[in-house]
Amino acid sequence: MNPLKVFNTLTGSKVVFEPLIPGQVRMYVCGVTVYDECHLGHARSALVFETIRRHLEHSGLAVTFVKNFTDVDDKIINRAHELGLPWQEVTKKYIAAYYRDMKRLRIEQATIEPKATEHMPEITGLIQRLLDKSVAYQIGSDVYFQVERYAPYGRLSKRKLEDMQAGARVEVDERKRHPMDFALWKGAKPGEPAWPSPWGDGRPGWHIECSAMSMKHLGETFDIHGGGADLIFPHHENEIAQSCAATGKEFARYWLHNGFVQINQEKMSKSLGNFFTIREIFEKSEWPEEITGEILRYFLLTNHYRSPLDFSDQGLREAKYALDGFYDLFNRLKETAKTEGPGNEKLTAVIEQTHFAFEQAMDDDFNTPAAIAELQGFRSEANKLLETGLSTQAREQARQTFRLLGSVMGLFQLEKWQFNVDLSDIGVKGLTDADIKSKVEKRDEARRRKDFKRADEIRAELAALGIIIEDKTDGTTRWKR
RNA sequence: GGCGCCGUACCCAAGUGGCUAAGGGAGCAGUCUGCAAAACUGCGAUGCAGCGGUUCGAACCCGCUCGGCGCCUCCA
Repeated sequence: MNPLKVFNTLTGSKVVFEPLIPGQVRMYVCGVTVYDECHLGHARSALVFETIRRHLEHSGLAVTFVKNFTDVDDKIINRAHELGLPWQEVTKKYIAAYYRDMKRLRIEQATIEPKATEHMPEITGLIQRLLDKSVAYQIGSDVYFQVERYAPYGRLSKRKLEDMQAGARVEVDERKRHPMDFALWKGAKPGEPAWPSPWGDGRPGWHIECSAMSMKHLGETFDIHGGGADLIFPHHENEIAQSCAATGKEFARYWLHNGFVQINQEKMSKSLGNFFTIREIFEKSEWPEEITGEILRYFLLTNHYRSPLDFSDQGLREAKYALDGFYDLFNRLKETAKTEGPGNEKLTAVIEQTHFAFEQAMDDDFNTPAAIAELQGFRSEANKLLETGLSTQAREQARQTFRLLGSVMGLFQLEKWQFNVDLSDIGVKGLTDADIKSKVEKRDEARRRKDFKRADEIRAELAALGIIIEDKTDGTTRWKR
């Protein structure tokens, strides 16, 4: 078996992955702050880490996957003001939106999906530990982490405290002992969400919740911590500082970060206004939900997770075409063979080879583009073998291989595919399968009579309804829509 | 100012020291077909932004230049 290698942001290099407890992986991923609709960048992050989890499981490891919701935060408070809603309604609304989007993308839930607001005792307990160790200090009802008390501060983002001071664009709170000190606890102003604490009513700072929740659900030292590349600093840097300072132990051992989704080479972000929400992509899609979900997954996974990915209509279209090719093959694999297949033996060898190369690609820092290339190679081989002849059983075996390897990326699980645009929503009446079958039979009959004019008329008629016809060599016809 | 990333054919995209630089899409030509479609076959970068250097050998390492981007502030 190949060793699994991952790119660890902490070391800045690809390293062999060895879980602390053999056979078990504990991973934590920073989820979303629930104050707005999720955009494609959130989808990418969720999909990437789901795929990582699936691959680990596919490799025989037992994975405990924790993904949090940040459900208390300044942005949520602001949003609640804007909408004139209680903040709890805002988080409720966007958690529901999140699950709706994840369902459309067929992204499975994590093992545990904790919320910050449900972990106040753990959060205040952790802050107290930091105060007890004198690495944090209190100013009024606020508590700050003192970065200078954690010597390795900056080891994840590879920067020095001195360098950051020089370029700090933030307005510095004069009461802080060091400009980079960050809030662990924020005293509440009237009307703000607040929980009791030894330092007064307030709410947690952004970073502490992830430390508290990951430690609670995974232990003080665990294997993988992930998130978007923009979380490296300050979020993850601060998580490391506060966690390691509190426990005196290593926190997460492997840090994995996904690259951004871009539009025209620029980061997709709220502030630039160049973002697409998952919701609007689905709503604007000309394909049914299942198909769109598959297209998006395929599109997102044809880039390596650490690289930036440029979103475009053309990219989606290409993903659709590529999937058309796969599902077209799957349809043909479903047809029964009349004869025994001379290609059966070869198929077994090709499957074995594909399996090996696929896993090798995934073991190399989750190289999904290379893994997909292997599947495309298999597709091409399967097409060739189909030409030489494959038994019904061998066809099913090939389909199962696509299903199995595809499952690592959540692809190829659909039983029905749509090749052509659905015209029913622009008023074109759809045909039932039986209608189509009868028309196809009429056409075949016309072809037998060599009445090609009539045959072509029927074909054109069906084409106008989005139905594609393919004549087989045995004189029968298959169709798809 | 500090730190870091990227630049591979018309497009997307692997490869990061050693056989002919994966794979897909598009294009062109052909096989098959009544015609199509699908599938298959062939063609397609003597070169990996540019220039130097290290090396027996570099897309891959080093330096410089050009172009693009990110983080340092909330951000997946």
